[in-house]
Amino acid sequence: MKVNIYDVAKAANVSIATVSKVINNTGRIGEKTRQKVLDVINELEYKPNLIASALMGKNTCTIGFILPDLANPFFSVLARYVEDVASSFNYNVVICSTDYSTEKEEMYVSLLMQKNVDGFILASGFENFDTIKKIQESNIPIVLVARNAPNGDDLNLVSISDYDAGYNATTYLISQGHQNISIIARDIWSNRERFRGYVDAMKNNGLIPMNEIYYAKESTIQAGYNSLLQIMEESQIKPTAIFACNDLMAAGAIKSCKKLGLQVPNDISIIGFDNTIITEIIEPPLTTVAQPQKTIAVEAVNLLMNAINGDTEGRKIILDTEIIERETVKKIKSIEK
Amino acid sequence: MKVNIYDVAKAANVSIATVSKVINNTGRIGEKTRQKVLDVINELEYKPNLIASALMGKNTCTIGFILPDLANPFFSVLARYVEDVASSFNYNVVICSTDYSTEKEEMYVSLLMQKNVDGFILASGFENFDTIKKIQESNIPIVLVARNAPNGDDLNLVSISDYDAGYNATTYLISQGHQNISIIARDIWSNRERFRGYVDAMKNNGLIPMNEIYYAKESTIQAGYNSLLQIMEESQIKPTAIFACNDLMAAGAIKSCKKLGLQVPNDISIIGFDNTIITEIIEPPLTTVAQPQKTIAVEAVNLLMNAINGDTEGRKIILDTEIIERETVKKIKSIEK
DNA sequence: ATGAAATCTCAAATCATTTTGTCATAGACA
DNA sequence: TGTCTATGACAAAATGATTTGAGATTTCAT
Repeated sequence: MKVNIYDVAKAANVSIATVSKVINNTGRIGEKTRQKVLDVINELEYKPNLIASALMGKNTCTIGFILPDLANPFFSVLARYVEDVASSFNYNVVICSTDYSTEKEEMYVSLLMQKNVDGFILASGFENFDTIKKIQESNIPIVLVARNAPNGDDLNLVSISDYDAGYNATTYLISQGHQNISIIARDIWSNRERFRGYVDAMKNNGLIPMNEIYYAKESTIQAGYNSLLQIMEESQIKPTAIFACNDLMAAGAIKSCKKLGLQVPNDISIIGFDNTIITEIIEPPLTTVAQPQKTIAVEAVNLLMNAINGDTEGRKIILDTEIIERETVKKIKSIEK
Repeated sequence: MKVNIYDVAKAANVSIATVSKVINNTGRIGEKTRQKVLDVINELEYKPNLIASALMGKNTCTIGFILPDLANPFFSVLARYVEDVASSFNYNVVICSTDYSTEKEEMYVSLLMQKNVDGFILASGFENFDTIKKIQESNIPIVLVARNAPNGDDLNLVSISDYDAGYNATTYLISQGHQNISIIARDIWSNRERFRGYVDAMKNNGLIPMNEIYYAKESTIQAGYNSLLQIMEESQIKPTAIFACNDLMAAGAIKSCKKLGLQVPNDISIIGFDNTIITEIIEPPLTTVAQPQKTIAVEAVNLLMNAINGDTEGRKIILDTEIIERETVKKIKSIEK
């Protein structure tokens, strides 16, 4: 049925070793045999079986991309970029959504390791570091994305500084005259860091952080909606500005503002995070903290390819974020000290 | 380094054949040896190399999902569902975005075939049917999604009836009193069908289709934006309603309405397609034609799994769409006949 | 105790490739 | 003409699993 290297060898009157060599451009091959083999390959439309080739220790030309949720616009466009860059290296990417579940992380990693993927891009939480360790022990290259390395490990990493981004977003709100600022965050690494930045920015400006709670249970519109409701209910002093740790939650917050009869940005300002497509669609257009998604993808895949090709040095690339001013944050005069 | 079946066999004092049997639960194995082998497997943390196993003709437990654009919310959530269902069968999915390019389609399919994927879910255009034929010739199962089969082929298929959906959407607008209805579509299969439905619905109601042009060059917000501008510029009689063939384009159309000073739905009504997250976020909330994404994913993967397990019959599953009424379509009294 | 039958285990072949060390051929030179 | 050296091609081993037919062991009845 399917033509294999033996068929080619037979048709070209050479041995399979010779065929293998012309395919891989290795060793010494006479020009005439080389040409003959190539002709036969074309004629028979021979395509090497990559499974067999992988079994011999060659690359599978497949990487695993483990992320929290492909349905989240931030990750889906990131995935698209990753896919494009990987494809330019002739690589495929298998995408796995974990919902931040450590069990799923473990299970997907384990399965992909059995399938001999050449490397991993990890954008999920991986609070259980054992899973990462297991990959490292097998000497499979890793690039961490949108997450920081816990220790001074030799891990590759491409990320923003979530702490700085949180600090800057908060400082920005303060610079617009806001003093009562609340945060909608979730108990995951990136949000914790942004939260830290928020707290420090508040304190450094002589303000007290309004909450210390991770209101959001998920990174969804619904979670943002609920969180804002809860904040408004629980707070003695009502916030004039909300820092939502992603655009989805910001959208939810805006929704519940509407429900509460609060006008954005006149009654309450909101800043999001990620600069997803949502920001352009929502009304009013959402001010947000932009991550350089394309650059993240490019750097991550490049790092991974280098690692796959033997570069063992762990590199950390920290990229800058940028506040994109749209229409959900209003400059106010502070009313009370 | 890595422990293989020989290591297990040696440690358990049995042959590799025995080990293989206990792993796969085939043949007859004595309970005592069986237990001993299992113990050793646990102790050594042995995981079978799926590459080797695939080389022997076993499944790779990987499917290829070829779609137009992972960054498009419709496809990213579809992909997420597909991934989840596939994962419940212990399958991974490698996702490939084609941008409707037949070259990319061909290239991805070819590459994945070399990697022995067990099956394909095809949601891209595949205007060049040769690519699909090539897969069929290799007896690799296929499920077509969001696309119809051209001939009475024995292909598996899960889809909506785009013609009916287009017909119904248009009829709905007409039922709301609209007579001057324009369509924003793109020259791809699904949109052509919806366009056909639009044309027939207009004619059957004694109305004349306002345009016969595929205004949109892409399925993006920008394309929707441009299309509406163009429609308004070119039309003698201005439409009171727009049927946009996806939510993204509908969002773009709404955007340009705002720019033109047109109020939605008071000055102009808009209906979208897909019922993506966009519909909830945009202001006003978008009336749209909903596709049962989750069901599509479930049925598609199930069909594929059946096919992988030997069911050769080509089944066609056509699912119903539903018009979700939100706030972008206004009931009007027809002013002129 | 012996034979047949049932149960279990194993050696060897197979899958499609890569790779290494060996061998054959051709050309160059004496 | 005979020897030496490149050059290029090949045979065989290896990768890590599955599978089959044959052989070994146990069980049971006679």
